Formats: sequence, structure tokens, C-alpha cells
Amino acid sequence: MKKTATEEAVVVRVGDHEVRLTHLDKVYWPEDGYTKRDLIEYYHSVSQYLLPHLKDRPLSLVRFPGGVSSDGFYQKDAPQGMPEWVRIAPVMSKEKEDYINFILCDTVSTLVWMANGGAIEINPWLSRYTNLDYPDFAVFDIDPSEGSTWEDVKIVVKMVKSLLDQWNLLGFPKVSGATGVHVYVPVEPRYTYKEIQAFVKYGAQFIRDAYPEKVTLERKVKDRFGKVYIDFPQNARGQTIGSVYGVRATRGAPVSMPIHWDELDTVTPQAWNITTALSRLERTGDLFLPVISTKQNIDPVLKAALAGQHN
DNA sequence: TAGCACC
DNA sequence: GGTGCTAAGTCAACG
DNA sequence: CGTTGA
Ligand SMILES: [Mn+2]
Ligand SMILES: [Mn+2]
Repeated sequence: MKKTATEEAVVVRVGDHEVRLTHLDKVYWPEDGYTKRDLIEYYHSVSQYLLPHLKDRPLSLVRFPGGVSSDGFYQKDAPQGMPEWVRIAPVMSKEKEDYINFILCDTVSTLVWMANGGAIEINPWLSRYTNLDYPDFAVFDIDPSEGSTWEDVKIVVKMVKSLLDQWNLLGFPKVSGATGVHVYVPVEPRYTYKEIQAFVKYGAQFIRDAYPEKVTLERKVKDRFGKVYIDFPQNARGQTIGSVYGVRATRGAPVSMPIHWDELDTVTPQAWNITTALSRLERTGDLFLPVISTKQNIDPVLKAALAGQHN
């Protein structure tokens, strides 16, 4: 007799709730042999590190119920029929006269439920539901374009570091799990998205002007060839960036992992994956904890940005 | 990334 | 045609 | 139409 989905399903207690898990042996990463079970076990295992970073943040999920070689889809609006204990954040849509019920992941139960739905990639907002218009960090998203290299990325990241040093600001780097690096600059949650983006753009312009041969701010992809793109427009309401400790739906199942600044020369952007991240985390602890606790004042830089009127 | 309004 | 902005499951079957 | 599963 053919197995039904019901027969494959298993109900487990995760945190405070029971979660129904299905198709655990579904191969999600064919080239690596990793299954949905591996994904769920990963997210479950790092939940104590990950959850504080997701708390109160509206999420865009990228779901791959057929695994990473099938098309995935973004999901913002919470699906009907989800467990009643999944918290949501209604946010008025810009285009339609209706709310989008963003999923909030504040418990391990919800995290595991999302993973069971094939939510490989987790993309949180830069602001929290409790303070939606005021991000609590700015991000320097450093992306190599075709024709540029990881070596180029490292140079640009170091330039970001020295610029932040000049400004007496703390930044926290992580490898993206794809090809680049994200540098988070935690701020007091009282700057608008426009201000946060102006801040990052101002810094990015300095870096481009210092090294125009290898750094670009061009929005058109074809104009970025051979250069490293500093993706400052990513700092905008409704935009998201792959979560720290989030998984990528690409070969190897890489995860986004914080690093120490002095590790930059010894790591690669996909240095960790769902099978190796936990031991790293247990050794280093959560290097991104200060991103939550640090609240920096960027008034001086913002003032200079507005006065300077770079282009 | 795709669709759409607007220039 | 280029630019800026926004959203982001779908479908079929069942009762 | 609400629910469920692929
Ligand atoms: Mn990036
Ligand atoms: Mn980017």
C-alpha cells in the first residue's frame, strides 16, 4: 500500500507546542544528500542563538518545499491554517488596502514549523514590529560582481572597518553564506530608513572614491562588472537581508556566520554549513550578541552626510 | 525577481 | 525605454 | 466555502 503523507507525518513536542513534521526524508540538497530532517535539526539546534535575532522582526521567508533544485517562492503573508500559536504582525500594505500578516518567529516551535514548511531562507526586517519605522541596525552589504573576487571583497570589507573606526562606530561582520559579507552597525532605533540608507550610502561613497577601480555603487548590474558592489539600497523599509545563522538554498547548504574581524583573511563566504555551524557556534558563542545590545549614535555622520552632499 | 506607474 | 517602487504561493481535491 | 495536501 502506498504511503500517504499522513502516515509519514510525525508529531513532536518542540518547546511549548506540538509540531507536525512531514516528509522528513525528502532530499532538499540533492548534491549533498541533505534532507528536510537535516534542515529542521539544524534550525532546532541553533535556535537559542538565532531566536534573539529574529525576535519581533517581520519575516520574509523563501520556501523550497521541493528542495533547492526546484523553484522557491517568497512568503510574507502568513498562510491560512497555520497553528494558532504562530504570532503574526499585521502591516498595512503599500499597494493594497489590506494588511500583510507577517510571521514573527519568537519561539523554537515556530522556527521548526517554518522549517517544516520548507522555509530554508529566513529574511528579517531591519526594524522590529514594536518600532517598525526605525531600524536598529544599518547594513553594509558587500557583494562581489561577476569579474571580482573574494580577495576584492576582503579589501572592501577592511575599508568598511577602517571607516567605522574613524567614525568611532562598532561594526560586526558575518559571511553571507553566498558570496559576500554583511557588516552590521547597530544604532539607536530612532533613525528612519531614509536616514539609515543615507548613512550607509555616505560611507559607501567614501569607499568607492578611495578605490573606484574595484568598488561600485551602480544599480545596474552590467555596470558593476569587475567590481565589488556596496548594496546600500538594501537599507529600506520592507527590504530584508538574510538572517544571521540563516541557511542558503544553494549547494552545500551554507549558513550566514558571524566572524571576528581578524578572521577575515582565513575564512571564505561559505565556510560553514548546516552540518558544521553548530560546533563553531558552541566554540565562539554568539558573536552577534552585541548587534542586539549596542545602540550607537550616528548623528555626527548623518550631519556630515547631509552637509557634504556627495553625489 | 517581476509587475506596474510614471516620466 | 528607463527608472523607482512594491510585493512576494498556487492549485486541485475534498467534504 | 474552509481545509488539506503536493
Ligand atoms: Mn549580500
Ligand atoms: Mn545585496
